[in-house]
Amino acid sequence: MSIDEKNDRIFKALAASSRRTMLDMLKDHPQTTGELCARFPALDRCTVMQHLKVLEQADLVIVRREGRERWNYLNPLPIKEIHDRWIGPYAVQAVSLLGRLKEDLEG
Amino acid sequence: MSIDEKNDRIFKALAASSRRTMLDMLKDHPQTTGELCARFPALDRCTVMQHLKVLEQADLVIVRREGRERWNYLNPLPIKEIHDRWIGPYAVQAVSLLGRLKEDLEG
DNA sequence: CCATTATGTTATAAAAATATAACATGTCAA
DNA sequence: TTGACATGTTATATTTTTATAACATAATGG
Repeated sequence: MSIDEKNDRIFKALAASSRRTMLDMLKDHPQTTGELCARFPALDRCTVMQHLKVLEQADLVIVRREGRERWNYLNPLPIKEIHDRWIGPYAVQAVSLLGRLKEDLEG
Repeated sequence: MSIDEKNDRIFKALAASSRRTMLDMLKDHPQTTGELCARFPALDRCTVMQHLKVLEQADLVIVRREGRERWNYLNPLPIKEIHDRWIGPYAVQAVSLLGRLKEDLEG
């Protein structure tokens, strides 16, 4: 899979707020699929699993099977990747834009 | 509009690679809608305009009308916002994860 | 072993995003 | 003024994403 495809999967995975919330939930400690489902009472279990699949395919969630349970682990590396190669530079540009604005106001 | 809604619009706007490419194109200098269309031969003009609308509603593109032309400006601030309040912390976590891995390998 | 629990699979419905077509408006320049 | 050009609008088709239902497997504990 190309870098662009990977990038795209990551951005697409982050596009849904439920999925971002799932990542937030996994940030402190891994959780089983059942636990995650319990924390999304509004969503059907199948829907939660579909979201997990999208996250897994973007490599944002890594799965370890243990008995009849499935532990979902957060993998923050792909986020760091898009951060480094795409988002970071924009943030820098935004800062320098603010800097220029400030200069303009002062000067 | 709430902060969460804004956040969501930004992430959704960034979810399509055509739109990210458009932002990349606007990074150096603003461009008219026509210029942008010319640089996306694969896309219909209406499609390009729809994408621009999504970017505009996420406040990622700011529009200035001049005669019969429409100039599209990049606004990197919303990207900096999601960077600061969401993506950055994950990137930090990824770094510390790599750090721990390194320690484990060394220790 | 067997009922329960946790998860997986396949199909399908509903909603949203993407792409295009057809027509409309406003501006410029000759 | 008038025709060409740049953009805008509305409707609709296509594709993708999101949500559910129904059924299936597989491990655990009594």
